[in-house]
Amino acid sequence: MPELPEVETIRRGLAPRVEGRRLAEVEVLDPRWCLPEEPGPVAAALRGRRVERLGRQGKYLVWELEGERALVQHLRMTGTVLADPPVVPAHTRVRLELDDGTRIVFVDPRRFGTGHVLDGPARAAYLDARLGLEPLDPTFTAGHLHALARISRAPVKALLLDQRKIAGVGNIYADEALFRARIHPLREARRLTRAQAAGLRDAVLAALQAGIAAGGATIDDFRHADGARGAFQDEFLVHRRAGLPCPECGGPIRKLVVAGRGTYVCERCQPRPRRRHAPL
DNA sequence: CGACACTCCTGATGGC
DNA sequence: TGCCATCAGGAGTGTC
Repeated sequence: MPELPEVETIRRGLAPRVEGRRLAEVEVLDPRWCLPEEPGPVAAALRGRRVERLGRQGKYLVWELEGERALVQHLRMTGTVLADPPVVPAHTRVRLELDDGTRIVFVDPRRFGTGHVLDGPARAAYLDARLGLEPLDPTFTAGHLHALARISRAPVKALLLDQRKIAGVGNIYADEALFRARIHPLREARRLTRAQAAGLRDAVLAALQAGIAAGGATIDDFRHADGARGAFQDEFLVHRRAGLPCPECGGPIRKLVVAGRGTYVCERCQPRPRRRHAPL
């Protein structure tokens, strides 16, 4: 499932191939992709435009086109973007052809991925309404994270997964960051100390940077733009490692459900929060 | 406003 | 071996 490091990996692989090129042909094969807009008008709005920059915000891939127009794309669970695949893959939802003949496809078996054409300030308005702190920006400080945590009664994992608070962290990197910070995912966010918030900030950044350095995590569908697999799944410390020994203490990694997500934890390294005393 | 349940979707998985 | 029920989960929506 593409999270920030996976989307960033796609962006880095794709940017040199698309920036400065024109979208010579655009075909939207799955109407669900661009709902509530129709495939025809969406393709027409993209066709002929030059790609000025391929950007990323949170988990969104942002195609900045000439004329203040942007394609804001989200890959959700199973989306991938491939450049010049040897064959048109199954589950291809959109096809692009660039003015140098490069063929780009958006592939998405589960069809959760989306793409929206937004002009001018509508792009920033769309993203600002959905995305909070960008973890790779200098604005992602311990102080800002602590301020967010203090006003939330939710489990800290739910805070990390809330894109309107922190943009780009998904289920994999939330588990990895909480383990690195030695914080239990069920801990109430507002009960984090300042030092824990600082440690968590560093751990989120470290987990994301490790993911980017490894080219993202390929569990099933994710691929680089050239079709290569990521390697970060081989470096998971706890995620999807239930029953295996904790890399730190050797204790058993357990699987829980937190915020409705499969959640992996070493409860020796990440002590379960004490139940607060019931009121008398 | 926050927290939670429900929904979308389809390949993978497990039970019998 | 085949069939079916269940599961996975990011984000939008609806409800309290």
